[in-house]
Amino acid sequence: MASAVTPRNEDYSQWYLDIVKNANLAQNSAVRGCMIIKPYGYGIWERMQRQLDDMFKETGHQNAYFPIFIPKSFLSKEAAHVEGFAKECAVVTHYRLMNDPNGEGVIVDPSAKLEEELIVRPTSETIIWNTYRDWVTSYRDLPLLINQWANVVRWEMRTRLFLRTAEFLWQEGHTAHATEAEAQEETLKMQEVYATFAEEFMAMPVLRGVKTESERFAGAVNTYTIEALMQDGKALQAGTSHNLGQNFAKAFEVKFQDENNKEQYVWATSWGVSTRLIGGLIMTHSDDEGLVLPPKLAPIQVVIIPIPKPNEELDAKAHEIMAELKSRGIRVSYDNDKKKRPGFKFAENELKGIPVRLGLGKRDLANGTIEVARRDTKEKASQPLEGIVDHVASLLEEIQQNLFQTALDFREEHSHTVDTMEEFQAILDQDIPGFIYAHWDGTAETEQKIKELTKASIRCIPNDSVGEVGKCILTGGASERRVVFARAY
RNA sequence: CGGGGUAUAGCGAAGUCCGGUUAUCGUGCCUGCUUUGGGAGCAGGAGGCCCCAGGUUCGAAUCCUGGUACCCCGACCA
Repeated sequence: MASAVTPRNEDYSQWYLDIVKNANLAQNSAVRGCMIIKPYGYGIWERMQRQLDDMFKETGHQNAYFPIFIPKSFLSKEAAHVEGFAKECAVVTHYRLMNDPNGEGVIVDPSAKLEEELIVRPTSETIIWNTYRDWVTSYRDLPLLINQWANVVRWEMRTRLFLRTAEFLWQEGHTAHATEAEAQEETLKMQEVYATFAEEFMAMPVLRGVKTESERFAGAVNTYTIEALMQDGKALQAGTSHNLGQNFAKAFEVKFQDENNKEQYVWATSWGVSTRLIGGLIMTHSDDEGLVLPPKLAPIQVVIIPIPKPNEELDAKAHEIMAELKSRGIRVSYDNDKKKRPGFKFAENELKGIPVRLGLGKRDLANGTIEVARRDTKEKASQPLEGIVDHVASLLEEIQQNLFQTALDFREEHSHTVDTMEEFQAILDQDIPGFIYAHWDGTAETEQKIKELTKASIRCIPNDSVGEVGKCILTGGASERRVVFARAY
């Protein structure tokens, strides 16, 4: 049933598709560019959601929900915003169907044309700021800290499961503040929440940085990003946090009276991560045997396999171990399928990325042992049943740590510092190019030119970058610090 | 939107150039028996609008015309 995946070094894109398909994460749908997230894939998303939601709550945010439809006129109120999204919007023009008078099937009822067409949200800034106008009148109403979990639609030309789809699931935070400084603080705070989530839960190291003007969110003053490096040496923008300044407040007339009875526009932020994170998770840890999941996000952390097949004795012991593991909060399942052989189950559970496998056979019952196999290193060892729960609990932590460390080492190995275009190109010509730290003269023209020449873009200007005077690799113009280039998803 | 390609069983393919019995193979699926500490073996079985519409022909998966969908490469993007 579970067929092997294409090796990574043979065809990385195909490997990715094989993982998504064979690990039962998602599939293409009847609707072009839209994906069906299958239960196992959705289980990972649910764990991400739960954790992020807790982190949002801890930082003072509340959830709310705004409509999927946005009046067309709203979108055009912020000039940069409409320019950024206009080319990829789905538009609702009618509200009724009718039977086709000269044939079978149904047609759009031409008499049911909407007076004002509705846009399917590509993001919700406009409808939210149109609402915030009514919610905010006094400095006492601020800050307004709202998040929503939703789907959005961006009509993409070329799609890839999880990484880029026409419809995707995400969360979008939208906050309003009394001062510029507060908005900036919020923007950075949420970038750090995302970075913490990526590193501690996804075990995916990220660079924290700010986008250049041309890579900025449409309508933002500044866009902060977390950038991860995938196994094929391409960068993935994994989350963004925007300081929107007063752009949307002005466009939607969102004003408040301050303590001095003076009327002011509010300061705004927005921030989001999406199901794209699942793509990042796959491309950070998985191998040629299949998916590799960090224990903190794995829907199932431990699987117990009876060897060679279930029987009363093995079932009883397995249930005893399961109960103990569960009482420690470990998510465990028992693979008691009688039709499949152990070897098949091993391969199948590896494909699904389950972090720890426990093999329990008659030999083990006799010896008071159990076979413990870890997914990340594929090591297996016989362990005494006595104290197995403690052993598994600490092994899960160790795996979580190891995945992060391995990914971090990989990123360090594939981060380069160069000073000339020749060196720059040489790095990009490698099989696994990675991040390139180089000087840039700060102009959009140079950035564009480099992108055209090399297909590498500026991923970010790292938050922690130290000032270092240098010369732009393309123009030789003055530069005050290195920026990070990479080919990107 | 430009350039190229593909469409046959759940999935992957052969057959199409050169029209001709009942459309073939692998895999998966169902049943039974034997197996079982790393993806089992044998036997039997089910499963098809050969993308859609029209045309040529005694006869079309195959030839012709028109459509649709999907994939790859560019431009655009979380």
